[in-house]
Amino acid sequence: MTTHALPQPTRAELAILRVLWKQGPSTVRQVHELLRGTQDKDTGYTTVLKLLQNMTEKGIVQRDESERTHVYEAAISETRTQRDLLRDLMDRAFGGSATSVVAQALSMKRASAEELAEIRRLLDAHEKRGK
Amino acid sequence: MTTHALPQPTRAELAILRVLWKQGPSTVRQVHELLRGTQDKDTGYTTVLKLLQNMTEKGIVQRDESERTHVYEAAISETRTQRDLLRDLMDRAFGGSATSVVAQALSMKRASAEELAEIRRLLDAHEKRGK
DNA sequence: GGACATCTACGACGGGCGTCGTTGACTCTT
DNA sequence: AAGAGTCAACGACGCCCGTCGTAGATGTCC
Repeated sequence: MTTHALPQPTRAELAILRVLWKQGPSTVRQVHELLRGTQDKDTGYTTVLKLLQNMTEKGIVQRDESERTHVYEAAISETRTQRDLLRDLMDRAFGGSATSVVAQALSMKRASAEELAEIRRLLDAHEKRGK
Repeated sequence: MTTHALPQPTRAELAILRVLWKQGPSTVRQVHELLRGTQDKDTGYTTVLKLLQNMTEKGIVQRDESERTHVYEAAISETRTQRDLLRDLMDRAFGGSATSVVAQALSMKRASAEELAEIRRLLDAHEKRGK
């Protein structure tokens, strides 16, 4: 198999990944500035650089160094990462029960009617596919 | 407000909490042994003790020291903890979208027909209540 | 009452994470 | 060509987490 066992992104790394997923390939400076816009926390430039270097080493981002100013790009998909993280939490806190997770997700949000309808649609689609 | 801002349990702490939630008030030894049954990881006795002491300090477990052998009990509810953890992950990885979380939860599990029915039931109940 | 087991308490450490200062290379402007 | 700005690289630090060794107190058994 040997599929993939890329290390889970840490909190700070995930924040950076979210920028890359949204903006596409970016320089350190771009990531740094966009991060400022998103986060309340103020992260230094060199911190972001270091994080991106670490992430490159781990293989969760890819770096283009053809130009002097390097360009970074996410090397793992958002969906896959979400799945891995949710799977992990589900196992650790919900005894592996997807039902419990959904229950909590519903109970927590002032889940808008729109959201509820969307979820129902998902459910239908999923059920049909399964059958 | 001032409700509560108890620190989030760490991974190892959460594993212990799960034992306490399931078994109710327990001694260190009991937790230690039950943990062995659940986990693949082999944790030393003093490690569990230390963890429980830390957790007591943080206020996420409560300790009865009336007897020589202390008895520990979870001080935060399972449901609340699940909610907090899921909320955190939802914000960090799903942009706060409950819908996305549900979508991932569904897509990941070979969600049994039984589970799907249960989820649908939850959805109905939730929708009715909201209306 | 001595030997042994059980339990809590204390302190230490190794690793990882997030943080940043500093340095040296490169580039641009004037 | 000098000075100012930008950038990647490196190393260090403080913190927290999980781990455990060891000590000391308390109980138990012959």
